[in-house]
Amino acid sequence: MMARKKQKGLGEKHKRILDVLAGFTTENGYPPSIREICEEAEISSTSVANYYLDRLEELKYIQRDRKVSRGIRLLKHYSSILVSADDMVKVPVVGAIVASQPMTTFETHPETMIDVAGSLLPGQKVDDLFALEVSGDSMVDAMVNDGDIVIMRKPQGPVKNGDMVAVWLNDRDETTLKYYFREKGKVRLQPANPTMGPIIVNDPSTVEIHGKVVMVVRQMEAQ
Amino acid sequence: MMARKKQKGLGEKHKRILDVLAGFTTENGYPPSIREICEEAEISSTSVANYYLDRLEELKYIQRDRKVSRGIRLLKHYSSILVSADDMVKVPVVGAIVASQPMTTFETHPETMIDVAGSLLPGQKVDDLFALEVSGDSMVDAMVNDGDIVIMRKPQGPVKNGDMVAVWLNDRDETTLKYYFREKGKVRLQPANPTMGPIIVNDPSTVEIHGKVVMVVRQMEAQ
DNA sequence: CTTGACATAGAAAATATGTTCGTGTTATTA
DNA sequence: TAATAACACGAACATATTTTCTATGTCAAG
Repeated sequence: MMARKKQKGLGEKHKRILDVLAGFTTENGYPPSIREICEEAEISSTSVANYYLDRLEELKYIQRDRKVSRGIRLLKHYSSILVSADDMVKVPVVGAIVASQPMTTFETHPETMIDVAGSLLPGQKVDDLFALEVSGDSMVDAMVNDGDIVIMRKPQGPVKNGDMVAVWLNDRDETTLKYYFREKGKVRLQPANPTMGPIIVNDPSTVEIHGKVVMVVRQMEAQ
Repeated sequence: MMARKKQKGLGEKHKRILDVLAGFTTENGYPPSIREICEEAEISSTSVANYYLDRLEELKYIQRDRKVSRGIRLLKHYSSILVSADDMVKVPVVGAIVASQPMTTFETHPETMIDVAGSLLPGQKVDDLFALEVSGDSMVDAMVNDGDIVIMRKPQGPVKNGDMVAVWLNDRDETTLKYYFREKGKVRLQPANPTMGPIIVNDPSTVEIHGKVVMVVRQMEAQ
C-alpha cells in the first residue's frame, strides 16, 4: 500500500508564505514571526505555519535560525526572478550575443543571474527580462563593448520607433543592437554611435526582433 | 548649575551600534537582538544598549518597533553610502561630466542616489564610490553615451595600467574617460573604442586623475 | 476499507528577548 | 565643590516567540 504522494514543487500555501515573507520583510525591515505569517497568510495555527516553514527550508527556499525569533531568511530562489527586500531584481543571463543563432527559449540558469536595481528599470513588470553577455567587438557601433551585459525585455506589443532592439537579420545571418525605426514600409536600423550611418532594410520580414534593450551594464575589471 | 552636556552628533558607541546593526542585518537577513548588539558592540548591559537605541531613535537613525523582537530598522541616513540588507549599494550622483570644471568636493545629495548591485562591483570598499552622469556626446570615443551613468571609485593608491579613469587634461581643459597607460615617462590614454587612436601626453603632470571607472550603466528610455 | 504520509488544530511548555528599576559613576558648570 | 543630568551596570520581571505534544482530518494507493 502506497501512501499519499508528496506534493511536487510549491503548493498554494507555500507560495503564499513566501510572498508574505518577502512582503513583510520589505515593509518592516525585519522578518515576520510565525504568528504574523499566520495572520497574513490566513493560516489558523502556528504549528501549521511552522510545518510549512520546515518544508520550505528543506526545499532551500528559506533558511531558518532556530533559537532566534524571526530568524527566517529568504534565499534567492523564489520565482526565477525575485524582487527582494530592497528593490533588487535578479535577471537571468541566458546566453551571449555573437554572430550566430540567438536564444529562443527562455531558460533560467539559477547560477547565472545578474542583480540589477529595480529602480533603474523602466516599467513594473520584471518577469520578462533577460540578459545577454556581449562577446566580441561586433557591437562597437552600438556603443556596446566586448563583455558588456545587455538587459533586455521580451518584446510584448509592437516595437516603437526609437527603441533599441536586438535584431536578427535573416539574410545577413547576424544579431545586432540597433535603434529601430519603421519608415515607409522599410526598416531603418540606426547605430547608437552617432558617427555611423544607418542600415536600411527593404524587406521588414527579414528583421526578427528578439528583445528590447532596457539597460546596458559595463563592469570594469581590476579594482 | 548645569548638568553634563549631551553629546553632539554621534559618539563612538552610537556609531558602533549602527555598524553592528548594519553588519548583522546584512549577514543574517534579520536584525540583531539587544543582547546580540551587546556582544558585538562590546556593551556589558542590555539596558545600556537599550539606552543607546532609544537615543538613536530620537536622532532618527533607526526606528524601533516596541513589542516586536528584533524590531529595529536602520533608516537610510547612516553613512552617506549604505549597504542594505540585500547587497544593494547606494552611490551618490555628485554631478555631471561635461567639458568643464570637474567636481572636487564629495558632496552627498541624498536625493540623487543610484542603486547598484554590490555583487557587480569589484572590491569590498563601497564608501569611496560616486557616480557622474554623462551629458553630451563628448564621450562617444570612450563608448559612453549621452545620459550614461558612470560609477567611479576615488583613486586610492596609484592607478594601474589598463584602468579606465576619468582624467582632467590641464592644457586641453577637458575631462574624458580613457584607459590609462604609463609608458616611458609619458602617459598614453587609449579610448575604449578600438577603432580610434590613443592620445599621448608627454607631460604627465598635465594629467589629473579624478576617479577610476568601475562601471557604466546605460538606461534606455521608454518601456 | 485500511494504511500511512500529508495536513490542520490548539494549547502548554520552553526559550528568546525587551523593559524596568535601583544604584553607581562621570563629566559638566554655576 | 555641589548639583545635576548624561551615562553605566545587572538582575528581576514582563513579553514575545518558537517548540513540542497530542488529537484529529484528508487523501490516494493498495
